[in-house]
Amino acid sequence: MKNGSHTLPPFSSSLAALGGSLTLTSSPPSLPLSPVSFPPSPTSLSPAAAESARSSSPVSDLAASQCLGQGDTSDQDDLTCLSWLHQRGDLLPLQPLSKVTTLPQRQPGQLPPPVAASSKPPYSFSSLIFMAIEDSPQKRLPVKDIYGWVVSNFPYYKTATGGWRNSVRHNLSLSKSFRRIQRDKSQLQSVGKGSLWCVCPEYRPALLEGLRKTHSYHGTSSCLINKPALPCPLTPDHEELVTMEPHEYQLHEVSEDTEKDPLSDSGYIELHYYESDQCQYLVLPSESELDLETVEILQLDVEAQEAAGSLLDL
DNA sequence: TTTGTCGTAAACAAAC
DNA sequence: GGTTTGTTTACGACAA
Repeated sequence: MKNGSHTLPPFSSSLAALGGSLTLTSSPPSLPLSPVSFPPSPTSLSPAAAESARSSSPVSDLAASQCLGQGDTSDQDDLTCLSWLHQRGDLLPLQPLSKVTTLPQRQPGQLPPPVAASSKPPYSFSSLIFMAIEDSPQKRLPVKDIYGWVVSNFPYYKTATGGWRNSVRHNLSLSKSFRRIQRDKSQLQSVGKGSLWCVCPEYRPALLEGLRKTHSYHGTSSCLINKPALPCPLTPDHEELVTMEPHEYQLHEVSEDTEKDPLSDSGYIELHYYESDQCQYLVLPSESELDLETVEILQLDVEAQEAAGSLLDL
């Protein structure tokens, strides 16, 4: 990593899920994906996960309607929104995971090694803004909250001079990837100055790609975001995918299997994420025979699929 | 060398 | 009036 190690921000789930997908990016093509179909047995779920699974709401139209700036119902059918992924990930908040490429095995009770968190993150400001917005429940943030997210997740910016804030605003204004929304004065979130900012859906793939490249460049030969304490089913070089046994990995469910996946209709492939310790697993339907590269394309190109699906529905 | 991207600084106006 | 927000311009570093 160019700038040393960083503590990965405690992405909420959608980004963590993105991270999970990012771990696949350097995979060689045409790798057989071991079908991993299970739900983990209830006994293998952590109490938190079990509670989360019980209390989580299904993928809501509301979430879909909230992602694109306009909260009206006209956006409800816009499935390019990743809120559903965000929501399902909320079933189990993920812990900040070390992004170091080597994660020493710790003895029980041993404190984790200090992480050099004060070095400058490798992410561009566009990526930072993107992550901040995507990590927000409403998928929209005022500038002030973007600052707050950056500062709280990247300690480097706590002590950095104020110029970076200018850069954030500069990026928001200049980049086509972000859209300014007038605050709805009736909303509680609208208290404050300025507008809200959201991610333009048509530029989300590019932003994802930017993030992916950052991870590919700065975190090679590792599971990047979710480096496991246990051997990761995805080997560091992604040369194979080990069939996972629930009793072997004490899986914590991240996504609720009973949820209706908005992408499961119209032949879409349903993706599930499971977390085992510090590693997330992408779980495909047992009948799927996809190489990892295809999975990546599927994930990065969800919007294209959605567009195609919408056309087919006409 | 050219081009595009990114980060940074600065100036300015408008809104709060 | 001070602060924050948003826009714009300019410049340098860097990589392709």
